[in-house]
Amino acid sequence: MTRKKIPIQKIDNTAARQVTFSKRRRGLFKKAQELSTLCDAEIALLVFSTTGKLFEYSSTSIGQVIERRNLQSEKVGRLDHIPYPELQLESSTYAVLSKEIAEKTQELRQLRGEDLQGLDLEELKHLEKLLEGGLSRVTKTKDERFFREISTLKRKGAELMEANQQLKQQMEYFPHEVQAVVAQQGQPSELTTNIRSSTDSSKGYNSSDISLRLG
Amino acid sequence: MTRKKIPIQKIDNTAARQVTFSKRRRGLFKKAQELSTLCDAEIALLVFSTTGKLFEYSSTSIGQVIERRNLQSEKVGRLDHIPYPELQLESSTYAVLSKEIAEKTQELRQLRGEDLQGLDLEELKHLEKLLEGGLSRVTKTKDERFFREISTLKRKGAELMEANQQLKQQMEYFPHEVQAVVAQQGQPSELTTNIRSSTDSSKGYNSSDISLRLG
DNA sequence: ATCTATTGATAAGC
DNA sequence: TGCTTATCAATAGAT
Repeated sequence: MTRKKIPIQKIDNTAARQVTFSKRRRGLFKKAQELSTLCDAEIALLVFSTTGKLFEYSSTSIGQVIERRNLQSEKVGRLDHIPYPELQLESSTYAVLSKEIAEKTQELRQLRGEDLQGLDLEELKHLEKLLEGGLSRVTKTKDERFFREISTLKRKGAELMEANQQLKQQMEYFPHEVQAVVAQQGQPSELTTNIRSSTDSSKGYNSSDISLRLG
Repeated sequence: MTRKKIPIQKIDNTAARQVTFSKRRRGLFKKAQELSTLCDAEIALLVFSTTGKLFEYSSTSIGQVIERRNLQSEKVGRLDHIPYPELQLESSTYAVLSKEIAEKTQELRQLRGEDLQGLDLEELKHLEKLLEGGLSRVTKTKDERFFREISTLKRKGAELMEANQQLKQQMEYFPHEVQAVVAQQGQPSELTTNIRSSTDSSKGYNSSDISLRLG
């Protein structure tokens, strides 16, 4: 495909073959990924070099693509044989479930604003209403949760500040010498431990959070 | 790669996407087979279209290539190792498909703003973004279609008015008596037929449409 | 690895 | 789906 056209047959020269392998392999992987992106296809590509080295690409996961293929070939294989009546049921079950998946997939795409060209004006209006409804509920839920989190933090902050206040007041009763000793200790004194315990028990909360979140 | 360079991102238009899928899929398979021949490589290529249809190519047999990969990945990391042909069928098929349906159903519910209590704040924000994106695309598509329909109707209306105008002018040349005779006839006269023919030729248009759609 | 002369692939349009 | 054509992309051979 370039300086000269080469016949599509095994390249004899080993060095040349390896160079070509590298170049074309890269090209092939690029094309595979482009196809997957452009057309939303699920792709798995496995390449073993002559030396046994494996190169692979997959739009999702190789395992997932292979699994999907197994399901498919299972279905097709069944239709070939149909040895027992219950297997017919199985393949129709497969068809029913597949159809349902395809429908839901399409519905999800349209909710994401894709594949809309098949819809008429009425259907578009309906879809828009659906999205507006969903969006408003989601936003409402999100905001409620925001507010709840904020008020929880505020409450915790207030509790902490009150605790700190009490601590300071109690500190007043000690002479400076005692305070200095307490400050030198690695472990908090019994007094401060007791005071802190009333706030530390609140789930998932710690003092470093507070300084960050209290504005 | 041709008349115009296209960006590598999902093609929105379904028809164009399918055409591209066909073309590029063929190209990809050709390249895969060329690489396999030129460099004596063992290749397996699986492609699922959006609609779920499977296309596959393999230099030897898909099963063999996948088998070989499983051996390899066992040696290496044992990441997504899927035991190939393994006929662990009906039950797992059903389970896999059912699981997929359940997931999509749940996703659809959440897009409709239902079943949100399981989501955390980040997930809610993500869902909200998704809905905003979908809604804006749907609204855009809907509005474009609205505008297109409106301009089509306006154009048709303008054509009709012009035709009417011409008809009136030509009527001026006839004495009232002739006009009265023409009006009494069930069939239009040759004259009016000729005049009407210049407007009736416009595709999908007829006079009953006009009276309804012109405000 | 880089450079290009060529061939190959393919986006649009029918 | 298939064909055509104008362009863009891939790559064989050379360095």
